[in-house]
Amino acid sequence: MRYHDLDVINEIDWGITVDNASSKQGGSRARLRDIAAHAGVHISTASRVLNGDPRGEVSADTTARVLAAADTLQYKPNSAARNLRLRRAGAFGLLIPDLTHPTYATLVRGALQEAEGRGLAVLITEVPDGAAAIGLRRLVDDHRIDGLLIATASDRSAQADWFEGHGVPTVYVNRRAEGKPTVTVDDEAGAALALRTMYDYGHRRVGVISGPHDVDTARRRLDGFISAANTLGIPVPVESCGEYTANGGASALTSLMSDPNPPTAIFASNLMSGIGALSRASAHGIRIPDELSLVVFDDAEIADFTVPALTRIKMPFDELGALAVRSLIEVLDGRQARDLRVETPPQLIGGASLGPNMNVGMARQ
Amino acid sequence: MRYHDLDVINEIDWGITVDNASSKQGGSRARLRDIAAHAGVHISTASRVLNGDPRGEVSADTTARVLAAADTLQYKPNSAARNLRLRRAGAFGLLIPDLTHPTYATLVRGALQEAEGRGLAVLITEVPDGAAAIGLRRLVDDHRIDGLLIATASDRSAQADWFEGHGVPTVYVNRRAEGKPTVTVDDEAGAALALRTMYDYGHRRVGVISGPHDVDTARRRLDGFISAANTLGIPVPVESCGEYTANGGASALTSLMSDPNPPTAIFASNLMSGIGALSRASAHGIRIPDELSLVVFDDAEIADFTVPALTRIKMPFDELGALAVRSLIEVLDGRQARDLRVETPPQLIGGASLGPNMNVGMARQ
DNA sequence: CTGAAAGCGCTAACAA
DNA sequence: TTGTTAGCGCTTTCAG
Repeated sequence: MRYHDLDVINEIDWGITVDNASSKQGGSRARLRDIAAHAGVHISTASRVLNGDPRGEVSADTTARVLAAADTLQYKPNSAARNLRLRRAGAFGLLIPDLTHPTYATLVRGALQEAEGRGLAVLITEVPDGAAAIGLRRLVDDHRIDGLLIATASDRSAQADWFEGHGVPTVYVNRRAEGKPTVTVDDEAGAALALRTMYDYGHRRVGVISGPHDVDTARRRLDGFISAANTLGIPVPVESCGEYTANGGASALTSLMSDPNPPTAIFASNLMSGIGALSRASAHGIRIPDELSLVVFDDAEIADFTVPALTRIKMPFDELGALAVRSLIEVLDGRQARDLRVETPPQLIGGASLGPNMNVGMARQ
Repeated sequence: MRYHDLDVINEIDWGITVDNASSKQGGSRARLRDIAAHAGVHISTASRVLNGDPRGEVSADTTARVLAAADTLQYKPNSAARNLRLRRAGAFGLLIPDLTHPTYATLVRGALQEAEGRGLAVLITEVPDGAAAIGLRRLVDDHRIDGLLIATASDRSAQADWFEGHGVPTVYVNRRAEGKPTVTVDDEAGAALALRTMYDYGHRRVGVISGPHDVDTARRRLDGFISAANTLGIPVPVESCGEYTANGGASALTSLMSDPNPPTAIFASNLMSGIGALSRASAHGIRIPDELSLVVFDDAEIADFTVPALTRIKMPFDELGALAVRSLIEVLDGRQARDLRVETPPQLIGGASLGPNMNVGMARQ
């Protein structure tokens, strides 16, 4: 009797009036059978033309009639029936650690748009790092998803094994994973851009607030930053590792700046770290950018409204989400697409937290 | 041949080995038929016990056998089949204007959790205010959702009419709507709490940055704020209306502070407005909280890391999302639940942007 | 109290 | 080129 357990939609008029479904509001419930009847063909023929006949050609005449009927009756296939027959769900799961984080929200947005364009649904599940993905397991158990996009930061955890054990096709998003299909942005290039920009502003003694070393993106950003420093022949950046949180960034800033010979510019390899670092700099009375420059990895609307506005590296996370969907489709198609990368280059967004190195005397180190 | 159009999951072993599904990894594909066989009963009997028999009682003995079989074989119903038979989707649509906005993200989180606990899926669709909800229409057309949660800020638009015309059961979230089921938080109480807190700090001349007057929450927050001022017998707050964006908040702050006799405390009725206002105050050289106090409606992690940290009113948006799901279930059950409100009271989160009124001489106005 | 049978709406062999 | 048939996995009358 209740929706949760039983059929409830019987409020809606399911009785089909074959001919005027388009004019009836609340209608549009034409089934394949109806359009077949309307076109004067068998239901299977109708199915064939609507699906783009696989082998046998359908005559132009009947094709036209069926199409016209489908159009008139506003035919829309019932996905439950279709999916049941096709033994699939027509949906992907997307696992992210934190919905409120602008980066993940952007990634979700990209995935949603790409999937929508292909008639696929995306079932988002938020699972904090370290927590068990109960809800997602249920989606698998219920046959509600055909595959899974895993976008959690930390390295493959026990929950990933569960999905693997259950044969769920999986693509790892925003991180590499041994022997699994992955999609990433060019973290190294983003970090390198940050360093080069600092260099152009005259900074030679630079620091980096990195993330946990078991987080793949953290490693790659750090690598890119250090490599770029090596390339330009400036001293190895001092590093302080913190959680990818505002508090982590704040502590790391304190740590870096307590050096007797502190950096003149710091790269925060994560948005929240950067915000935390900025806040802490203010608490220390460090003027930005006069005494210290700050560049952060990643972008969000709020970064324009911190004081000062953050200079930042924008990465194409929306495209990453879209690519992830395409990649999973490939996997489901049996192709082995692995280690894809979004080619769109990182973008420097000018704020006011990066300024010229005032300490010119030391610039030549 | 391709996933998007055809069956692809045939990589997976669909052949059932009735007895050892539990031990086979990648298995757990037991169907109802299998557990019926295992329990030595007819498939319909198995269905009855698993669904909690509607009328006819099932003997304790068979019930036990079926349950045991289901447990052994790790039976999980196929939702596509179930939904097809039940003529429903087992999923809700959730329409929000902006995924990256922390408030909506929190709302989504609440909805997701509530739905998960009930075995329902939530299909999130992001539709910027004023845009057409193409993707969502498709979900309806494809019979992928049983109902819709609309959480866009602006008043009912053309797209809402489309869904209504198509008989999609709808609940409006975070706003009132004429004659439709709605769920809201106590915006008035939140705004009133802001005002009373300012009052307690000695402020008498207060201002409010409100939102567009065609946005329901903006109206209610403004009402709550003004009513509270009336109750306490202080002058009517000066209002500046802005978009619910950082830029809107910034302009509104400039406008309020250009008054010859400016307020000593300002209430920003939206998080982004508050962030914009804070930024602009800094640009004007207005020291917060020494020269001007600021309280913002709504909460987010970053508010702790602005400079100074924002004093703010936290509203239970996660509970709002959960309530929305429950409300839609009610509607689908035929009950007419309307204008529900989350009872959890607003919460004051102390930051550093609210301070005592230094302008004591004027406090008694 | 349980079995038999029909069918949700759709697709895909196999025939004709 | 098109029609016939079977069936995806499940629920639910209707008999017995």
